[in-house]
Amino acid sequence: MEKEEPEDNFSEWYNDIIERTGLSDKRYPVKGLNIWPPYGWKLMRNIDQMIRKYFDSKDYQEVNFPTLIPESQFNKEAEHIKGFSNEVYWITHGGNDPLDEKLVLRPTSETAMYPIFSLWVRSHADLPLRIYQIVNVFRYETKQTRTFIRVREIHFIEGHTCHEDYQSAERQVSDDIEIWKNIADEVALPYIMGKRPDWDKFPGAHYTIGVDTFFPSGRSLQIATMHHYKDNFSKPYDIVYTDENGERKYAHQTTFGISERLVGAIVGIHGDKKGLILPPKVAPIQVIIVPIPGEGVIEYCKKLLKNLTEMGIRAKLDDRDQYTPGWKYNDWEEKGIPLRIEIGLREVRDNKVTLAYRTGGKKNMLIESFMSEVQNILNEIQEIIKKNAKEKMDSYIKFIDDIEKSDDVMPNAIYWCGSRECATKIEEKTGKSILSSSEEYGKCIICGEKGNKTIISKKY
RNA sequence: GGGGCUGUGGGGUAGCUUGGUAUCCUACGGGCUUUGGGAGCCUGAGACCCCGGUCCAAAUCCGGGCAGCCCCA
Repeated sequence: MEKEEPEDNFSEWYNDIIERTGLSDKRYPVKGLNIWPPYGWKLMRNIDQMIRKYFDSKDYQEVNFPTLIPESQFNKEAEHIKGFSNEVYWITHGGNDPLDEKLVLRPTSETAMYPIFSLWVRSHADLPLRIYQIVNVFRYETKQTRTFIRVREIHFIEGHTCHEDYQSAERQVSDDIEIWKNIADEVALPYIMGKRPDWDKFPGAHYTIGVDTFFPSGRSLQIATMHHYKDNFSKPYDIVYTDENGERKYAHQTTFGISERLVGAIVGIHGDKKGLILPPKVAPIQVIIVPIPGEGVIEYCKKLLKNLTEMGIRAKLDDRDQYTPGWKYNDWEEKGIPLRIEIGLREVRDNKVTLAYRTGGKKNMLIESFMSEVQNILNEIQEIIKKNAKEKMDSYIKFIDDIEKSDDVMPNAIYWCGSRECATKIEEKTGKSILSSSEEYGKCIICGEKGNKTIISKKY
């Protein structure tokens, strides 16, 4: 049965493939709350683990703060409250009794952490403070929920830091960008990155850097953000330290957020008409071995599996006897396994393996050469996936020099002077939003003044 | 936030207009035969989203809720 390409009807393809492959089960009877079944959760946990590695390498330390925040503590930074008040869940009762003070289910953890940061940070010797946590947060989002992309319980990775001054916080943002580049590399996702316009920054932030990627539907998805808070939060939350000269100063802060949207992006951007394509670096199973029954085949496969496993490769032998090899090929292709090994009598006889790349193509080689090459082969597949995704993204973004030419749903590159007035005109005419700008200059598409190269798109 | 469409075994569906016995495909359990690109036969189990209303009788009609999908902001 031939299925459609992701491009044909993206929404339908996306919903279908997520359910079929067991990445998410959305039959849970509460809107926007989905179940992580084993396969999806394994993928998410591999990503978490990879992210931990990069946070740790930049001297972040992992912590875990409570899920509930007292109302008074939540209500200290005016912009922040204004930004989130419409989308927080409130806990009002304990058993049958109304609570003296209502509790918020964290929509993000600034207001849970910062009163404690105020205790932790005493002197310049306590700085910089860099912590992160991987937790679920809750946001009472718009009614149009979508698996991994707009959900009400979000698997969230949040880094929070405190620094002595503006510049050191800014250096942290650069560090976070470096961390991000590594993460993006491991999930093979292309992206654009840059400062959000002032009116689109995170509630309470001094500035926000947004990272966006693009789906085959042409819509963009924000998959990471870094914020410089300046002292906007340290003032209301009293995060103060004593500097070398004995002076009391407010800390400058940053945050860095990533979420399960990464999984949504992997699904939507790498997938094809056969199903998922998972980057080897995070795939729950990197190599699947499919036996074609015959004398000595299973023994051969088991030995191969053992050798691969000992090398640290996530391999699996599909020895289910109720399915034919052909059925298994399709099954594992749909699930996105990067590399398949087919073993039958011919391979056993000749001491060979037959390889099928999820990115296309089959190969036959001696088992010894395969064992020494397998890591390179997985890296090669990772690179192919990355390259394909980048080429696709670049092909979506069309440069235009006349706003009237923004006549479809796909993103555009334009020049924009940076003014609110011109942005409003652009957004009204196209229905697309300003994402971020880069250091490339031309005439603003609206007013003709000097402008930066800017990407606009419809957003998820 | 506004609007539209839709809820039938695990998944996909027929039936709904015109109220009365719930169809088929797929997946699942057991058995036999098979296995180099989604095998075949036999057999078994499994469903009308929830609450209320109309009616002798509701999957079907009406109201509300919940959920999913789509369009617009």
